[in-house]
Amino acid sequence: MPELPEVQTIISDLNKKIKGDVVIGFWSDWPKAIKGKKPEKFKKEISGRKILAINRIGKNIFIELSGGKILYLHLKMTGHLLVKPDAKSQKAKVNYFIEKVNQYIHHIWKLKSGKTLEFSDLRKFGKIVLDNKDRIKGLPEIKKLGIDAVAPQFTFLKFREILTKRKNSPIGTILADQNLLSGIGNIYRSEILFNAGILPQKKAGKISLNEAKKIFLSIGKVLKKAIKFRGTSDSDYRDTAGAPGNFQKVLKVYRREGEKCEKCGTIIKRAKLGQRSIFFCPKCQLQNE
DNA sequence: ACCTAAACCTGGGCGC
DNA sequence: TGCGCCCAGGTTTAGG
Repeated sequence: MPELPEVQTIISDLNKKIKGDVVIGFWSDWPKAIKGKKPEKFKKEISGRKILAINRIGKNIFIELSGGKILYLHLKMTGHLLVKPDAKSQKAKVNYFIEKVNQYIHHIWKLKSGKTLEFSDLRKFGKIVLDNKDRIKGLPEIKKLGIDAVAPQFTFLKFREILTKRKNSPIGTILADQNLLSGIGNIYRSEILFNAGILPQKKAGKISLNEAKKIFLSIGKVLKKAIKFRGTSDSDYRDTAGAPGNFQKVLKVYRREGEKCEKCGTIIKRAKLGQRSIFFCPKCQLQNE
């Protein structure tokens, strides 16, 4: 489900809502999602720990706990994190959660405040790992992650290095490769390349300095705007209160195949890049040099 | 080292 | 209504 803007929205909310709270219980009906330990052991190990901070790299969520532990979560395609108010409080009577997301809750953390953190996951691809901080940071999938796409350390120089390293790959593939650059997925790679005016199929080796500059600026522009809009709810993404984002209202190409390009009126096309769809305007994104 | 296809799951939508 | 097929925000793994 979520790409960088959605995950950023989620972790900002979590820092406001559950930072400082204490985990006092855990329930799951899909233990397969919990890596490396049985749910009973997981429950025992997490209980009593205070939530110190919530961070992310790309689409990976890290909930820092007391005692040097990290709860590492990945939402994959359909994961949602919801924070629900104390069941006994007045607020709980408000039915925020009439939606589908509520039917697929497979893991629940009970907190001392009475709130619950709930992991909804229709397709059950989500991942949950609890371990010592250094062991989480040492996981192969974490170690090999590329730099976060909105990190200040992601400079134009770094972007050019990535392009040089993958001369023969289409730019659309590079943008969504988590091991080169982390956070961008299928929605934003299409939107970024439309913003930059570059065809997704263009090979990195054929991209000029000026074009690279345009793509680099579009990465920051599109992702930051999407964060401001609290993500894209094209399908079923919801924030921790169950509310949709707003970026779907301003999508230019993603899932707009057959519709007219807002800029030039040309019909938007869909193609395959790897196993995934990519959307583009064949006129606005035609080589400009 | 690199690329591709399948696998992990469930559900929506479409054509027949 | 129902069946079969394609599609879906992501990653991992197996095979060539």
